[in-house]
Parts: sequence; C-alpha cells; structure tokens
Amino acid sequence: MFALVDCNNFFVSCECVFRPDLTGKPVVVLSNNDGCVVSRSNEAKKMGIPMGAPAFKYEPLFKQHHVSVFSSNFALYGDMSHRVMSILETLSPEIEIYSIDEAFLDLTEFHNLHEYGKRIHAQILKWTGIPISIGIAKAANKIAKKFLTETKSVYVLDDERKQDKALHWLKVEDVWGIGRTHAELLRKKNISTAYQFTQLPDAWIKANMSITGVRLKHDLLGMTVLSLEKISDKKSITTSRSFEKLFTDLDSISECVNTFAVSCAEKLRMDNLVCGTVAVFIRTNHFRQDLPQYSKQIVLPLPFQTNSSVELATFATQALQQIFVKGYHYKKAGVTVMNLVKESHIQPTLFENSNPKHRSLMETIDRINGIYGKHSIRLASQGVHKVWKVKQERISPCYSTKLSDVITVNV
DNA sequence: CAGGGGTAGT
DNA sequence: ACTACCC
Repeated sequence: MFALVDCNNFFVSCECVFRPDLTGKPVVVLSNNDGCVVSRSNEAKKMGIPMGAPAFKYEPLFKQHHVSVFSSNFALYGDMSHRVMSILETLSPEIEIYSIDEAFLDLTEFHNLHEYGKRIHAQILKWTGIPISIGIAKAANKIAKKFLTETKSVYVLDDERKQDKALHWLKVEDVWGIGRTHAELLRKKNISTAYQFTQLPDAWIKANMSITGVRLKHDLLGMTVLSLEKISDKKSITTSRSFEKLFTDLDSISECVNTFAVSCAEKLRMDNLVCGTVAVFIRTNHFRQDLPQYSKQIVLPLPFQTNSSVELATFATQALQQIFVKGYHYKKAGVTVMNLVKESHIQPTLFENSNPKHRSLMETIDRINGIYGKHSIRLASQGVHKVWKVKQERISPCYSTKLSDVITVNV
C-alpha cells in the first residue's frame, strides 16, 4: 500500500502558519510578478476566485471582500516544504517527493493504515502547522486524488468496492493526467466519470490521447502495478521571465537573456552539473491581439560541455541573434540548458582542455556573490545599470529562513 | 494589467 | 517544433 500526501492549499497554509489571524478568512497567494492567483484558502475558493485568475482583474473583489493577498515567498514555502518532507521521511521507509507540496510514501509494512494516516496527519500539523490530506491505495498511482483529498483528511481505498466507488464518483476532468483539452474531448463523447473513461476501447484512447491515455486507463483499472519511482536526475533547467514592459530592441532583450543564461549556469554549478545544449526562446505578448505575434525557440548544441556563466551567456546571445526579428514587441524570454551531465563525468573534447571552462573563476564569483549578494559580480553583458527585479509588492517576511524576519513573541 | 519550472509523446 | 500534462 502507498500513500499520497498532499498539503492543503499549500502556499496559503504556509502564510497562515505565521499569521494565525488569517485562518478561516479569504487568503490568496499570487504567482511571480504578482501575476495570477496560484493558491487559495477555502474561503477564497468559495468566493469564486478561480485558480490562475489574473490578479489585476480580481483586484476590486479582493478589496471589496477584504481578501488577504500575498506575493509568492518561495524561501518560506521551500523551507516549510522541507520541514514537512523531513518529517515524512521519518514516518515511512521510502518516500518519493513529487512536488513542493506532495509526496508518495511506501506503507507496505504497516497495519491499520487508517490509524497510521491519522498519526501522520496529526504529527505534521503539530510540528509544522501545515494541514495535509492523505490518500492510501494499493498502487502509488494518482488514481483518485480528488476523492482522497476532498472527503476527509485520511482516506483508505483498501478494497475493490471502494476503488470502484471512487471511479464512479470521480469526474473525468479531475483525473490526474487528464487536462483541459482531453477533458473537453471526452465531454463531447458524453464521458463524464473516470469509470466511463475506463470503459473506452484502448484503440480509441490511443488514437485520441496517445499512449499516455492508454496507460492512464490501465492505471485506473489497477492493471499496472506501480511502485515508488526513483527520484530521477534533472533533465533540464530553465530560467525565464516576463519583462516589466514590452521590448522592441535586441540590446534590452540580450541583457535579459544573458542574465537568464548566467542564472542557469549558477543552477548547474549548484548541482555540480554541466550542460551540452542550450536553448533560447523569445515571444510577444499573446494577450495583445492588436499587435503582430511572434514566438520562436532555438536549440543550440554546444561544442563542449560547460557550466561557465561566460560561455553560456555567449552561446545564448548567439542563439538569440538567430531568432530575434526586428519589428515585434517582445514580452518574455527564457534560457534552457539540456543534456545535463555530472561534472565528474565530463567527456573531454579533443580541442578543448579546460573543462568545465572557467572553473576557478566561477568558484570565486559564486563565493563573492554568496557573501555580498546575488548580483554583486555580474557580466557586463547583463547590463551595467539594470538590476533584475520582479514585482513582489505584497511579500510576507521570511519567517523561517532569515534571522531579521523571525517573529517576536511577547510573553 | 495575464507566472515559472518541469516531463513526456508525436 | 509543437502539444499536452503536472505542480
């Protein structure tokens, strides 16, 4: 038996741990740049604020109903996630961390699973303040997440009857693995429950939803025995941002792309990885239907594997020059590094002998930036005056990761 | 005035 | 290159 543990309204719950006065009130957390709603308290959900709602459109509603609005504080959420996961690690012999707020546990060796689930729930709540939901089922599939998490805090699907009931109850659009497009397709075919989906012929599913759809059907029917997946190595790293305004000139975008490339290089070095390929994309604002649209990505294989900020920035700039077209208003760009390899497994090339390039220079820069702040030393190509900033007007303190933000308790 | 970071399949 | 999906 496996458990799926899911933190309830995770980002909002993190904020409420340190603001208990907000418990039971409408609270939302916004995405980067204060763009969209990405986490909602139950009260905010009840008010009809949808997931992904653009903040500017809902500003009047926030005001009117005194909704507490927070910018995203990933230092806080990352730390709270780490706390939850480390406790879970002590409660199960094996755990697969699926995302910042979800994990699978192997409970094979435990008896009285309902009881054990309640114990996990109580301990996480008491030690972190985060409420969680736990679904326990035969396979580590994501079968009825909704069923498991919306009925009560612990739900055990331990026999055929309950499994079947879940399939009938679960709306097809709520199945993990069925997104907007396929949900609509299935609706048109009058398929509304997960059970009805499992009754479709494999051939139809394969033709319309590809091999992943067929696998999903088999997972739902319990035909596949899944187990905890090895936490796999990262396959790519992306840094991308929307710009604060529309850019039309190559120079401005180039400064951004250089900064993204440097950020990717830093992430690579943090994981002791090098990359063999870099990709760059740029795109216009697709909400502006009054402006001509353009979106392009280019993939550039590198002549040698590297994690040097200097090299990656140089190659990313070259790539950008190949896809930049004058005359468009650009809104977003990004850099992705791929073909990641451990630094210790570098394939030496015939004509390059200092791999990864600039090693000691990068170590020095990382150390200095670690002491004096992120962009203390940067490439001139990142822009001399420009400091990259995201809109975060309503960010909460870093209660648990920054000494000066630790709360004071008056006794 | 509308996010960012991933994976997999065709 | 593009689509669909996940959080």
